[in-house]
Amino acid sequence: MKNLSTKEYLDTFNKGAFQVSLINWFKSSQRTLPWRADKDPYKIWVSEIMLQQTQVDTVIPYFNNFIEQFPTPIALAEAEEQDVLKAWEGLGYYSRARNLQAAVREVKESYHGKVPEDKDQLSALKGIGPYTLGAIMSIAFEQAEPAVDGNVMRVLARILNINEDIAKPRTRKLFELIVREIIASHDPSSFNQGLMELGALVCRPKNPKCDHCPVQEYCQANTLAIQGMLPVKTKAKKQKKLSYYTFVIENNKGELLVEKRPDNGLLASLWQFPMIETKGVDMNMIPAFIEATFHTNVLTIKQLAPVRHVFSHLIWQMDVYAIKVDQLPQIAANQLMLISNQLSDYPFPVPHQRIINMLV
DNA sequence: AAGTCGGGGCT
DNA sequence: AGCCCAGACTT
Repeated sequence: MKNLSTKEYLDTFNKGAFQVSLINWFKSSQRTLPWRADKDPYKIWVSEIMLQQTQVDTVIPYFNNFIEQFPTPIALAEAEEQDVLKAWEGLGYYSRARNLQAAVREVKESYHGKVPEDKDQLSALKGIGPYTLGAIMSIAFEQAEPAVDGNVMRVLARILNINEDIAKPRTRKLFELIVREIIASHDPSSFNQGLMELGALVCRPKNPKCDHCPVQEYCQANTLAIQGMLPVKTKAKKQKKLSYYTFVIENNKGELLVEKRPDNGLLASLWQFPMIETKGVDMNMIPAFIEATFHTNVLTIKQLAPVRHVFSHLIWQMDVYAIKVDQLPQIAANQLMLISNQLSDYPFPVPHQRIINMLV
């Protein structure tokens, strides 16, 4: 049972009946979500970007605030990048925000601020990949395009007993071919959203609620009682651990030293307290290091609670020190001295937000 | 194809 | 502790 063709997977599949059951279930059981209030393609777009690798309950407050601040593509195009990142603060994958703003600037310049309905024009916009393209085309524009995300692959892997590795890029293409065969051309929006909603509410990764599934009778995994075996997915590698000394440096005016991260790479363009890798640096060298770097005198040094933060592919272990100095004559171009109540004007990643919370 | 890019929720 | 999540981009 490996590497079947699209047609073979669908050999005994009752497409029409499946569509009716799925769409009827979606229309009666869908959650009320803010991006479902209307069919504004911009709002659909923003929601789909935010929902990448991010749970619905996490996105809701960010989406509401974002649309209030940036209600149209033009408004977002004309905003300051730091304000956009501040609205994205804590949501993660910050290049999504950067790419989204670059894309609406393209929409403003090339399409008079109107989200294009053309598939190729939409696909060319930054941050719109295969999934998001299909989601916008089907949900906002009623076009029969596949929108294959993790939910769809899990649901269809179980229904059609597909045991190919969903971590492989080419497996997503197989699912796109299958969806092209079975999508309901009269209501592609409800069909695609129905697959995803089913994955989120019923056909969950663990403990799927098969007894309440509207398409149970079409599901091979249910018939064979192998729901727990599907989908097949190879394991991710373990995260690399990185240890840092992190410095909350306060001068004699009560100002704190913060710095802006580079505009590419991890947590690009966000702000942080200065950090250095602990590797090979003894904690006893910290005062001398601070004094040599900033040409200042260390008055007091106090260790705060350590902060541990897990990313997808690495782990930060931060030893945090609050350091009082008399003054800071030398700071770099990417650094600022701020009083504590100014910190909320700048976007900080979560591990540094935790430090800010320890200061009050 | 593999690596990079966040953060939270669930078990 | 590990896995999951309405993935896209870079190399």
